[in-house]
Amino acid sequence: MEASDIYKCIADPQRLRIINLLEAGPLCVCHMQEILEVPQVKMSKQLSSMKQLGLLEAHREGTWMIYKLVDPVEGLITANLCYLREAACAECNQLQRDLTNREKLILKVTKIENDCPQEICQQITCR
Amino acid sequence: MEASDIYKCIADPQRLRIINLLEAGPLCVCHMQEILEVPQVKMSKQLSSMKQLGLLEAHREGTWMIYKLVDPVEGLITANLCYLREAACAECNQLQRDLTNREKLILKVTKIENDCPQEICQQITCR
DNA sequence: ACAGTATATACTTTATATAGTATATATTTG
DNA sequence: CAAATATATACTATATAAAGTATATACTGT
Repeated sequence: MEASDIYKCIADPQRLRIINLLEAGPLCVCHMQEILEVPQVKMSKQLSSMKQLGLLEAHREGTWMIYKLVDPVEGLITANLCYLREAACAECNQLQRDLTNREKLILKVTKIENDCPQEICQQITCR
Repeated sequence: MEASDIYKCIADPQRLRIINLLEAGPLCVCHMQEILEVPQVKMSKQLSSMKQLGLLEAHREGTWMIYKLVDPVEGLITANLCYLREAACAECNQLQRDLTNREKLILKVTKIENDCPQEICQQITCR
């Protein structure tokens, strides 16, 4: 994977937000959809392009598809997330808010609905 | 300037190479053209887009236009260059080679031809 | 004023990426 | 096996970016 591929990927704010979320732990499509407030098609297509690029991997659990960053995470990704989470710009603030919303959502689906993949429910405190 | 603008910019290998060169010191268009081996139009258009974005600034010296990174350089740019210069990928190696070629070129135009803007000639050892 | 050099711009063509709508697939549950 | 849910894909439309060719501008030296 060349650096330019990674930059092309994170040059899209929505894709950057996805990576930011997944860096905190795996999530299924519908949850990312809810946090980022995007239509299902768009989410699915973005995830699939990032998977094809080799940044993400996915596995099925029932009807859910659970996505996560590949391990080990690309160093360039880590370095940039690390920088952006500290920085002050509209996009950077959004990344922080997304992480908060992620925790809220996991808490909600775990406690109230109880219909969430184990793998995801169990990482409430994760970060 | 948003992060995504910067990523869009450096997602193009050629533009990344330009930034890498300029981080070592100002250069005029023809010299970058020679180092990167690209047609004049392309170089000029890329520089102009980066200037418009607010990453570069330029001033005229005779018939030359001298470009440099704005001061202070965007932190995100610095962080990424720093990372890439250490990293191992085709693009990263190219960045190293470009810096070497930059020094060679400056040495050449300074010593032999003697038709190079002062500002540039005098930075042979710069880095 | 003219020729030469360095750089920029306008315009056209071509490629690439994004968005939207509809439909398909996979899995679970009754 | 039908209905419901979650996700993916095909196809089309639209926007954005890149590349190429020709021409323009700005400056220098004669």
